[in-house]
Amino acid sequence: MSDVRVRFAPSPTGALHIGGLRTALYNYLFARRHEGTMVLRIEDTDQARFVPGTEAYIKESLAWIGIRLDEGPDEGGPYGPYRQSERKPLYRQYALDLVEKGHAYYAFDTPEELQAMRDSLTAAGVTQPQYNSVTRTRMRNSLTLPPDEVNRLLESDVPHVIRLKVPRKEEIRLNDLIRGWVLVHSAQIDDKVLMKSDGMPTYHLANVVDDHLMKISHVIRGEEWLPSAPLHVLLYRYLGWEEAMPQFAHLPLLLKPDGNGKLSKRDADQMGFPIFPLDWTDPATGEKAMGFREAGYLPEALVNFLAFLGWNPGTEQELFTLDDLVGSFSLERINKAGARFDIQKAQWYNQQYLRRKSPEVLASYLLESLAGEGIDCPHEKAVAIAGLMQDRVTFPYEIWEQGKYFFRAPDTYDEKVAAKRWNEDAVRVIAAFSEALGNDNPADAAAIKATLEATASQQGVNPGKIMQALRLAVTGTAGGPDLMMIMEIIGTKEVQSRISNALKTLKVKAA
RNA sequence: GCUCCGUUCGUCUAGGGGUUAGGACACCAGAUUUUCAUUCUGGCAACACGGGUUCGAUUCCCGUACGGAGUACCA
Repeated sequence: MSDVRVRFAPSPTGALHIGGLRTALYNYLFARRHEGTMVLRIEDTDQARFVPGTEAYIKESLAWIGIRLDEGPDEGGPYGPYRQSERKPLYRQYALDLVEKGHAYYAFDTPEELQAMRDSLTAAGVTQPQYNSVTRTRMRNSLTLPPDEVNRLLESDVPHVIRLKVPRKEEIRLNDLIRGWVLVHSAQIDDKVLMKSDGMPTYHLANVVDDHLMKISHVIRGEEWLPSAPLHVLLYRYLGWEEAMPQFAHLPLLLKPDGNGKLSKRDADQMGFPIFPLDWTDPATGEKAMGFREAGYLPEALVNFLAFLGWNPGTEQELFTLDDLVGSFSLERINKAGARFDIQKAQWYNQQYLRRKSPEVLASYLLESLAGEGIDCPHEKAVAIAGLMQDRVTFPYEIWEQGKYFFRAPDTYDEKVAAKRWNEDAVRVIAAFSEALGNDNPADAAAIKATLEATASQQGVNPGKIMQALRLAVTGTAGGPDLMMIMEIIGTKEVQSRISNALKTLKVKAA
């Protein structure tokens, strides 16, 4: 193990978004690439937004795409606990330390008072009304109140927060691994709340404290955090940890497939693709959302697709397994600009990986579909069908969807093909062919083909001329794998029955 | 509004002071397949704009436009 330690730190406020999954993936790839440690930390400091079940959902999602955790709530580890709610007692001392050093202060303002402050600033034409080095002098805090009044308030448990005392004029620099030097003036940063009145830390404090305590070496997170990164630098500095501060890498965002803005569940719903890795039912609303897994996406395809949304190896290789990615991944090759989410590319990856599965694995998908339909099927037959369908499908369930005729006689016929191909020659040859198949003789594709060719030539018709009509009679559709193989699999007796049915049902095209 | 970040084919991207600006997805066409799909071959298609710097800029710098994020006792 190297000293590379990264963490994925979601907050359990709902299903893990696909963008979050990519963040987790990049963290994981970086950790493995450098033989480092991958930590899962649950950032559940917001009790109001907590949604039960999400922690388990997150873990299952990570496991599904192959992310193995080294430390976390379940795995344990030397820096636990790994849920911030369980670390609650820990944070206050750091906030108090900051107060003592003069870098933070108590604030007793009520929500109403804060709102009044913002309103009056807005009315006075201030575009960015915030609690900062200027306005704090007019508020009720330990900077403005006499010390004994402050003590009295604290001792009588008056609700209060602890705020960071952001300096008035200071240039804050940070060297982001993806973006280079980022400069922000402290005047832009407000006096952020560090400890909430419910005794919980805010994200900023908890995050910095935990990253330090857990010896995180690289903070790899979404770009939405870039504006508050300078604040975090300030915290490291005032806590005396700047020397050991982790390196930052802010990832580009995932954008809507078309139009503007970042990818949302709404877009996904509208365009008919998932946005969550797994099926998810919102416990509050009961609203259900389909996951990539349930929609038929293979984890290796999703991983490959996600990895390439914002990163690429610099070669022309497109297909990368998780292990391949581990071997080539580097933060330097991550893009700066946001990436539009193109589901067609994801589908292409799915097709590629599906094609690389063994027929046995594909057969198990088919058997699963069949079980849902209440259809029994010998394993061997499923393997044969899967092999035939392998190059023709994008999703596992399509083996069943597109191959129903292996199990059920057609109840409708493609009208276009019927109109075009179901002619007198076809009817004559097909009827004769059915007869020539004999009584319940098992036959392989080659034998069936020979029978068909013999029958056709007897009737003086080129077999190619009637092939489509025969396919129509047997499958009801115009396309599909080799017809002889289909007939072998469904058996000659069934073929005869389907032909007889078609002869009765379909009308011969007028001459 | 303000701050920060960004901008190469429709999309994901490679590249980078002098290139026929490369690949992939999608799309179109041809070949193969008795069909459909696959596969193969080919095609369409991009450096946001304006100023600099330079012999030369898509590449470096500045501005503009456009896009994104942030601006909570949410993360």
